[in-house]
Amino acid sequence: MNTPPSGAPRRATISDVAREAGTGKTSISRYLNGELSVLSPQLRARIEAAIERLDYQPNQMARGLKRGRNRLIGMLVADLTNPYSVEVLQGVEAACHALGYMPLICHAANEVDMERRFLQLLTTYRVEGVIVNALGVSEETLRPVGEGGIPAVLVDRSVEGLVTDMVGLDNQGATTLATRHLVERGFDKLWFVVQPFEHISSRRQREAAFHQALEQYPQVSGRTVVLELGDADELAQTLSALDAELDAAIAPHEQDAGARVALFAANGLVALALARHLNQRHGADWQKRVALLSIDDPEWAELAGITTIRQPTYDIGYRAVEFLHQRIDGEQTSARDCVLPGELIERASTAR
Amino acid sequence: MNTPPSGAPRRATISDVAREAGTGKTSISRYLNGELSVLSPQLRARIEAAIERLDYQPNQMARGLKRGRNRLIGMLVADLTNPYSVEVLQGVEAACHALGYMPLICHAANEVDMERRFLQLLTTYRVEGVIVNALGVSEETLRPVGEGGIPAVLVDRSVEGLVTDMVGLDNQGATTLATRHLVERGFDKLWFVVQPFEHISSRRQREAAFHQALEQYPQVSGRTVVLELGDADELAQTLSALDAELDAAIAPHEQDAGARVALFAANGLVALALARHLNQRHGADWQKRVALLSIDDPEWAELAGITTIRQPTYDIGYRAVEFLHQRIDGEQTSARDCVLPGELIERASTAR
DNA sequence: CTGTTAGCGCCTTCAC
DNA sequence: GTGAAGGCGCTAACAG
Repeated sequence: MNTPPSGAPRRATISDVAREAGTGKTSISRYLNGELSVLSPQLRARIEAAIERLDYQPNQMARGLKRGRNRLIGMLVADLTNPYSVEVLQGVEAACHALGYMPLICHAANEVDMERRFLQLLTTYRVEGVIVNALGVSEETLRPVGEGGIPAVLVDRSVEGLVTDMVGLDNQGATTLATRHLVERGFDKLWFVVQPFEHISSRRQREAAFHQALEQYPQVSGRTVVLELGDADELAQTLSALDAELDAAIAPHEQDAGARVALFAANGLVALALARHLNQRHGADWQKRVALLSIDDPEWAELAGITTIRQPTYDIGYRAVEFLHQRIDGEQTSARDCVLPGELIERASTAR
Repeated sequence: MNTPPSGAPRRATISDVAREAGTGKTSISRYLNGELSVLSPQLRARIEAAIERLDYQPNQMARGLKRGRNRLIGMLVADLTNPYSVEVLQGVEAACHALGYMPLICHAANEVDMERRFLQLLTTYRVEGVIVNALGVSEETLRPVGEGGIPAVLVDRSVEGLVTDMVGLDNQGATTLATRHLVERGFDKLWFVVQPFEHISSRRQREAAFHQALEQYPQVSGRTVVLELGDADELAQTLSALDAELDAAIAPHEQDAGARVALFAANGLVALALARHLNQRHGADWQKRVALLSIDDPEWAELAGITTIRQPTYDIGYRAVEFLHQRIDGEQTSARDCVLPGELIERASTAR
């Protein structure tokens, strides 16, 4: 039993307006679609008055049904609590505004079945395209999208088996930039700290670029440390092991002599976890004891005084929509990658 | 000229499925709506097969048009960069999920005309209700909403002239709690720092409660400081004036004697601005020199070691949707206020 | 149990 | 210039 919502009053329809203006629906439709030149000034005035009187607002759903397009695009975000996502979103919104789209924002909250359900939902609402910041577990959940499905463009990470546009950070360049910075600042033991999501392409690319960059500096050693942020126990365990190593690496030399260790966080979430821990262990001025650099430049980074690589988040979002727009219009068929450069923001934590 | 998007292929319709299954549209519709008991097993099997073969997905727009309701609700957020909003959003999403709604998230980005445009847009998409975290400039821009318009419930702040449900923090209780905490910790000079938005009800309530709470403690002095976050110059100026006063207040006595000043930030954004400045001026261990307490408990608060009042953000969002749901069903007509308690999280910055 | 029919609100030929 | 008629994809009475 499906009764219309009783909360809101019934809205005026195009027929109501036509009757009120003493004309046919066609003229109203023409008025709405800006075909003003075809209407006599008098009729036009009557229509305007009727619309005003009835507080008429055309029903987008009905228009969409008829036209076959509704100007809706979906924006599927893996994790809104990540400042990166919110920043990208701002670019997306700006571009949508400029191109006349309405973005439907869907938040998967890091849950794979949420991601699938939202994709399904967006499909049934017949959005014209989707921008996907995927969890990236597998292309299977992304089946409704891409070739043969809804036009899509990926943000930050690609998904295996899904060939379509992708826009994100130049991971290779950014990681190289950061690594070189650390080496130049005299650190000779670099620990690249990542989350255990090997299926996320950006995560993999950054790690690979890190090790590749190090090949240039034989005197510098580097290793990867995996941090499981989801599991508190495991996290604590890894962190204390890391503490021990850090102490051992630093101890024999004191201050400016010997091995100088730097932590390189693969993203802002990792950096926050590290910062929290270090802050707790060494006190508020931990940055002076332990060097930390991070990809992503969240608000607290300045507060904590850590060096970062800032991503061109706004541009990433904006470009993603532009790409999608072209796909929707069928102007684009082959898959493109768009990688944008990051910017190094140097702060106290790596100034030695 | 409105051509359908050329990017995506045409999707199967209910008629296609009917033809494929060798039956009428009605049976398909019945199947879709779960009236399974009315279908013979054979027909049902044929329908299932046809749907599978055609990868059919019912068009929600068309269903909505016919039924008069589309299960869409709008969520208008004033500022997504405020962690508070994202947290509330998570509650909203959970409740929507539970009640079968799809939230359309709209981000006004602190711009009044964005707010108006989104409200207009939500109206034309015939959402069944809206949850509004308003900029709150005036009820005028919120006209399409509330009495006579779309069912609405307000979050965090009420809007003058708009009588409808409102759910948010118990500002009175939270502010009193915080004030008492500061007094008990021995601070006798409290500065309540706010943004200059006097039209935002929560901002006003907090300030009023602060001064009211202080009446209980004649030995403690309190004043309001207004911080203009938007204007860098003005901000810098206010902050340096504040520095001077802070120095003067603390100077004559040293450490634990005499006047002890505490900063009370009315929200997380103010706290961040203060923290940034203090950090810059006094170094990473500024918390030991200047006491700071904030309403809102953003992620960096722990890092900075500041005492906070954590809002029940998730519950606020969840309750808001429940209220809205009742309104949509017409079960509720009078306006209700729902205020939820905050929780004091004590950290280093006020431990003396 | 199943199919036919008439719209939901709007746009779009096609006539007048 | 203007309007009537048909249909977008779906649901909801009605019949059978």
